[in-house]
Amino acid sequence: MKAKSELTRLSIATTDGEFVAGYSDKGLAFLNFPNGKRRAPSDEAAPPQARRWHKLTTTALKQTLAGEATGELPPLDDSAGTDFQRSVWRAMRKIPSGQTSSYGEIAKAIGKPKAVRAVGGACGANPIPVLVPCHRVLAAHQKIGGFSGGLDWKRKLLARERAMLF
DNA sequence: ATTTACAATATGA
DNA sequence: TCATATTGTAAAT
Repeated sequence: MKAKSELTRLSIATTDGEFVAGYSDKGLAFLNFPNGKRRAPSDEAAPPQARRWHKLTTTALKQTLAGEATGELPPLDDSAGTDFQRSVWRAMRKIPSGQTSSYGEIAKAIGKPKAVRAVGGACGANPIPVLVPCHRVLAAHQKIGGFSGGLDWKRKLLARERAMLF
């Protein structure tokens, strides 16, 4: 066993199951939904830095699941993905709790009003659902659209935030 | 390198 | 309602 990639995996227990956060040496690299069964491999050899980030992530995640403001986040390692995608994720993080946006709005916000389709793609490639609130992004006229990991989650999250769906 | 599909939207018929 | 053009990415060929 060698450690080529320095990814630290830590689990987060929530009322909705056990999420798994992954940290690189740059910050939060991904967040996974509960996988159903199988406990997440909690890394006991986590570097102190990762533990600090993990605490922020845990708090932010629970707050978001409870329908509160997401709050403070650790640095996100969005080094994967293109500049375009980073712009999209950044724009999405500005959406306040209980508020919904649309793919068109995001596209416009990053200066490419016609790239709505591309925005959808970037959302699908988003490694950090919930904290980057892709669930708050609806299609035009507030249709639900899709969601990676299941529409079920999207509806649940929106219901908790009491987002206005009409 | 070209085609196709995506979590879209607007426009034209 | 359906066909099409558009814009960025990824996957398939």
